[in-house]
Amino acid sequence: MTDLNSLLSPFFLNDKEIRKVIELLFFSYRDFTSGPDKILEKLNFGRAHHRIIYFVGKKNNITIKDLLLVLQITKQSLSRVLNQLVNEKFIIVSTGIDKRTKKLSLTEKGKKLENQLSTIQIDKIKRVINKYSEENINGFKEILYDMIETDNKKIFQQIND
Amino acid sequence: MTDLNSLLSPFFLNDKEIRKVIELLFFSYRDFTSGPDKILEKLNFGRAHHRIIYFVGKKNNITIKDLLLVLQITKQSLSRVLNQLVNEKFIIVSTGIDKRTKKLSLTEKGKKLENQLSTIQIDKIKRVINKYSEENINGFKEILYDMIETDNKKIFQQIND
DNA sequence: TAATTAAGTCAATATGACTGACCTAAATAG
DNA sequence: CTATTTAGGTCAGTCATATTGACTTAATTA
Repeated sequence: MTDLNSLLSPFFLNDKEIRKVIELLFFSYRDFTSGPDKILEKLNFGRAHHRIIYFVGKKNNITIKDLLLVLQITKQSLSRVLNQLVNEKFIIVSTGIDKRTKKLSLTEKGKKLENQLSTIQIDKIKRVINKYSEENINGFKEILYDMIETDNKKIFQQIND
Repeated sequence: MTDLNSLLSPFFLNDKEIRKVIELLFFSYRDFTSGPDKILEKLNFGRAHHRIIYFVGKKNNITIKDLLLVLQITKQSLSRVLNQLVNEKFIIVSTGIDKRTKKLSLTEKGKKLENQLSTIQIDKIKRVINKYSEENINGFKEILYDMIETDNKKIFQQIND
């Protein structure tokens, strides 16, 4: 079955080549997160803290509800990590017009950390994609985008509106 | 600073666009692993089990040492998960020519699960990249490859020798 | 023979996630 | 204006994945 598919599929679409893509995703994603991880470790923070800082930085005054929508974790999970960030003054909380809601934003300290973490990843991506054509880079982004599930595509669009 | 960079950089290289790439990687990777996760959950397994099954399937008769090299976790971490897979007969262990080493391979039961899990991810990738040119797909793979750290590039090559 | 290597184990700990139950306060719908 | 829904919080218990550190055994190699 696999043999027949290999014969019928173009080289870049046979199972063996597709498996390489699985591995490339695994290896590249791991190395992509390892840079920030080292800085976070010194602050006794983890990847969860990074994600919160990233998305609060991205969407200033984001509510808890919307942050949960992006992160797709439970509020109990968010709670511990977010409270640490608030207690240590990386994030500041204010009340929304709808007084049930809370708005999260980065403090100066938080912005500084956000910048430090993002710079590592931004520089890495820049270094890599510099070598490629606009055509290739757009293809890269489009393929990644297509790999996102429909509902999450909407969330991606929302945070980039 | 960022403003100036934005003006000087081509559109696809400015920080705002690079941040989208960060998000695309986050969202796509999460959705990429979510399919197998659902199947693993029924077996009371996690992503760690998946990775072991994947790489043992990829490199038949891999030793513990080499598996640790690929996974980059401690042997104590590997131990618990691997023992579960061995106890539940997804993986079989034999002794190497060097009698200090152990060789891991998938049982029929293990191959079946490996296939079930990989098929989800292979099909997803196929569905997505079908729409793209060979040029774009090769670009996609090359960019991912370039994002891997030097030492890990070697490991990627080793498992694909 | 001594040193190194491969593998395993015991113990303690951290992080990030979960479910379930329950609460308060504010907004909104009937 | 009451009833319901929504946003957020909290307590308790659990699980999965990972860590460090210390130590052991057996086999290989220098």
